[in-house]
Amino acid sequence: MAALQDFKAELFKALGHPVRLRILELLESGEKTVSELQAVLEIESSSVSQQLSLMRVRQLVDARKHGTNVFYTVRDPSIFDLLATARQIFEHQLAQMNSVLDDET
Amino acid sequence: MAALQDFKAELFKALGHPVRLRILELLESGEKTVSELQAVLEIESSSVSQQLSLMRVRQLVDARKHGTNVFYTVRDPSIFDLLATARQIFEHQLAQMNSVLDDET
DNA sequence: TATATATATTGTAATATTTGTACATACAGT
DNA sequence: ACTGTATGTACAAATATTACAATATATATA
Repeated sequence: MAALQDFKAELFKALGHPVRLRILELLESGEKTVSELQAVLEIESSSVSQQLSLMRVRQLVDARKHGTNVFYTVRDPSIFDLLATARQIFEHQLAQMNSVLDDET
Repeated sequence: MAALQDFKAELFKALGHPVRLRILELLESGEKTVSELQAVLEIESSSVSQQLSLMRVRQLVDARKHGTNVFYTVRDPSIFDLLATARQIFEHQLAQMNSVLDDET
């Protein structure tokens, strides 16, 4: 089904940005406000808002407003599985590069 | 570590395209030549080559040349875990949309 | 050698994404 | 109502990606 393909492509595209990845990882330990995120990321707060906005549209995160703050959470924890698997793939590549180097004695 | 972040971002970016996703899924059942892929995908063979080239650079696939054919394989099967998890997230969203609709009796 | 087939590369126009800046809105405290 | 803080949106310039067409390379075979 093409809808699934396109969904996946949009999902991975949404993950394909270092700042958005950082945000998602920060949200792994629980909900955060924009300011909290901004403090760690050290980029313009409007940029943080922009990335969050994109992730809201793609349904990666939920926003909860309380007073003047907005708390963000990751909507589907399976997202963290993706991040964990990506890390594994990174480690596989490192391991493989090392073994290639070892062979070149 | 920023290297890991950037790796992940590049990985997800590489996955963020419907044609590349289709190719990876076709490769799940074993190695394929460019022509075989092209026949299924029904796009210009040069476009298939381009996408494969990108995935070669990002180390997602390996190429094996035999005669005039080039056989492609997925380098790290964990890639398929990513695809499977993405499908799960899709299904979660569908399920959630349906339950929202059901509530609106 | 000439030709056909498979694959790769390059140029390029159309399109999409990213980033910064400026502005807008919402709410809390005074 | 006024001010400050938190967040969001709009726009434009810079950059990146895509998709197609044209060209190039490599290999097999006549």
